[in-house]
Formats: sequence, structure tokens, C-alpha cells
Amino acid sequence: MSSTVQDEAETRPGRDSSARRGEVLDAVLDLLAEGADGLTMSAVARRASCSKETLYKWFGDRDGLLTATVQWQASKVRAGAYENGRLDGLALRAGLEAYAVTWLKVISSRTSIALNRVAIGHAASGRSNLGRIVLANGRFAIGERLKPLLEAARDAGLLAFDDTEAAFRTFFGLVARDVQIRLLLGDKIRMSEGDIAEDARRATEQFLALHGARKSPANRRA
Amino acid sequence: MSSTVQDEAETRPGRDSSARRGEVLDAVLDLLAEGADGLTMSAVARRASCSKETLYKWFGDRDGLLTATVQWQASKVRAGAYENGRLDGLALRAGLEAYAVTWLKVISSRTSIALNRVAIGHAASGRSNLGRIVLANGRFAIGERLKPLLEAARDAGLLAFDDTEAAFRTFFGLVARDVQIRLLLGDKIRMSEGDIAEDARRATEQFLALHGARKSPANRRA
DNA sequence: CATGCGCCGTAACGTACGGTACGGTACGTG
DNA sequence: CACGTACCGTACCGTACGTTACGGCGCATG
Repeated sequence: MSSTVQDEAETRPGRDSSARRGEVLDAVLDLLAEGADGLTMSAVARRASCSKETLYKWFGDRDGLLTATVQWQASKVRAGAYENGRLDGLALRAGLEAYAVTWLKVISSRTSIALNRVAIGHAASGRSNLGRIVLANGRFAIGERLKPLLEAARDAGLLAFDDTEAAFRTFFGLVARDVQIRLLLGDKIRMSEGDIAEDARRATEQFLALHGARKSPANRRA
Repeated sequence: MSSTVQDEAETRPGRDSSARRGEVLDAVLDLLAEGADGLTMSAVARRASCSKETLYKWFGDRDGLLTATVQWQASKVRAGAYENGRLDGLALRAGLEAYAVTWLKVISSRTSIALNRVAIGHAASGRSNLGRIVLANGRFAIGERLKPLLEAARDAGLLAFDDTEAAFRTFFGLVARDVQIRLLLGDKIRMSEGDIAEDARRATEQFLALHGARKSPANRRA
């Protein structure tokens, strides 16, 4: 809904409005991390040292601002896709653990928690598709990035499963468990670097126990 | 915060105010299931055919009403704890599947989704402990109800694990996977009776593959 | 029958916030 | 230098909603 205005700003290459735009969206992320109740248009304008008029000119309305913020944050997170080289058991394990670590770091970050909370609030109100955008850039994005690794491992005879999507969902469940819902509901849970590494290791090991093709013929369907 | 008023109402046994209270809270649940944006104090009063004055007298404020609603809903859900008889592999499998089915039904119900959404919204605002109450009656309640079964199965030599809590969290992850977060974010996902039964069966099988003591010595730590 | 209490329905109040309008300023362009 | 453009800061408007106040009714009690 704010795309027109954005494009118009982008097509004016002489100015650094693109960078300014990022500053504004960073201000939104800051405010969000400090508690979603503080996220008013006036607060954003104050924090970003811009006028409300500019906010509405650039983003259309509040939902447009939030949508742009979600996409802005997603554009920062995109990291490491699987690049296929030779794949052995160790590389597979390392790849899975790396994905698990990345995902756990994301869902336990203040920013992600705050963003998911507002998106959930919007999903409750039916209006706008913020929830869909968050899903597309979170859960589904990581799924699409992990699947190539899973399928390459299956081709290499390291994993056994029928349905890639189902296999990914199993891995997802083993990694995230109850962490995300507890964090969203305000449970104080630490998630230090060490906890994340340990969780990633455990989840990977469990996933390999279920779907690893190594000497274990007990991997039934997905 | 509204408990004083509630107790006062309860101590007046001559009236059916207790039943009336339930009607009011059911009205809140109805409204909630129709979309969280419709949940205003006026709407509740209209739906429940009571005055706003009564709402505030009984529940103190909006948060008190929401808190009472969460507890009211929780009091309806409490179902089937494990009752120990002789436990063999079949009974264990049946018990785990039953828990999985119950939990999947809960998290995919419109009521639970709506309640979790408002609780998450409150957790974002820092105020009140709605999130804690939802967690206590949801995630933690089912954990405490499942643990006796897990430990009885371990005592019977059917399961192997070190940490009961960790074992439960693994089961939780295998059952819920990405379902709850997707539903909260507004993803249209069906979850028919058949899907739920199939998910429960799969999760149970995977859990037994990881922690079953039957002829599988590959169950490392929790 | 008179009294009082609890509750319904509704009007009213205060505030918070999304959205708009406007004056003032800096800057790039003719 | 005159002009237009983009933007900041702020005042303003309308509305939604939580909360309170009030008039009227039904009912239970003495």
C-alpha cells in the first residue's frame, strides 16, 4: 500500500533518501524492542527525528510502516544459504547445526519477538497481511533455505525421507520446541550462546537419529 | 486483581451469580473467537446482556476480565490425566498419542488461538501477567500431566531418558512443530480430525524412536 | 406494602492515538 | 535572487474505547 511512495522515493537517485528510510525503520525496530506499547506514530517520528507528515508520505499509514519494517528487518537477516560442495556426514551435521543456531538466535532476539508479537496482533484483527509477511520471511524462508541441504544429503545417501517438507517440519520442531511460544508469552528464558549451541547440537543429533541413513533402517515415512 | 470481588460473589451462595459469571465469560470467549478487535467492554456487555457497571464490579477492569476468561477457559479444558495401571508398550503408545491429540486440538482451536493472541499482546505491553497465566494453564499444565506417564514408562523399562523435562520438550516439539506459530500468525491451516490423528501418531512414533528402550540402545542423554 | 439492593441500559467523560494541516527552514535549480 | 521542493516540528481534529455515573426496574425481605 505504500509501495508507490517508496518507488517514487527510490526513483529519485540524487538524494540519500534510501539511507534515511533505513534510519526511520531502524527507529521503529528500536522502539519495538523497547515494548510494543510505545510504538505510536508520534514516537516513531520523535525517535527518527522526522515529521509525521513524512512518515505518512513515505509509508502511507501505520500498517504500511509496519510492513516496511518487517521487510527491512528480513532483509538484514538473510544469511548463509547452503552451497553445495562435497557432502559427507560431518558437513551435513555442521550444516544442520548452523541452521539450528541461526534460527534459535532469530527467534530469541528481542527484535524478532517484538515483530512477531505485532504481526500476531494484526492477524487477530484480520486486517492486513503482516502475519503472512512474517511467516514468509521467517518460517517459510528458512524452510526453503534448508531444503536444498536436506535433499542433497538424501541424494548423497546420508538422509532418508519421503517428504522434504515433512522432514523439515520435524527438524523445525526439534529445534524450536516450546521456545518461541514461551518467549512470545513473556516467559523469561535465557537462551545464551551456549544454550543455543547445545540445543542445536541436540536437535541435529535427534534429527539424524530419525532420518539418518547411516546403518539405521528404521526411518519410515517422512 | 479482581479476585476480591469474585470471592465476594462466591460467598453469596443463595444466588446463581456463579452461573451468570460463566455466561459472561462465555460471551467473552465468543467475541474473542470472532476476532480480537471486536473485544471491547461495550461489546461484552451487549453480548452478555449485562451492564458495563457489572463488568467492572465483578472483574475490576479489562485486564481482570481477560484474566478471569483465561482461567475460565482453562477450567473447561482440564482433561484426562494419566492413571497408572499396568503399562506396556501399547498403553504407552496410546497414552502419548492421546496427549498429542488433546494438545493439537487445543492449540488449533479458535478459542485457544484468540486467547494466546491477546496474551501475547499483553506480554508485549509488559503490563499484567496474562502471558504467564496462559503458559501455566497451557504449556506447563500439559507438561506436568504428561510427566507421570513418561516416568512410569521409564520405570517400566519402556523409555530411556535422563531429564524428564527435556524429554517432554522433545515430545512437545515433535507434536506441535510449526503449527502453533503458523496459526497465531494467521496461516490458514486446516488441522482436521484426521490430520491431528496422523500428526499424533507420527510424533509418538518419532518420540519412541528417540527414547524407546525397546532394542534400541541409541538413546543418549535427554 | 414499603424498602433496599443488584443489575440493566445508556449517556457521559477523559484520554490516547491515527491521521491531517500548516508554518518555518534548508537546499537545489532557473 | 526568486522559486519550488522536501522535510521538520507542532498544533489540531476525529474517533474509539476504557471507565464512571445515573436513571429505572425486578425481586427478595421484613
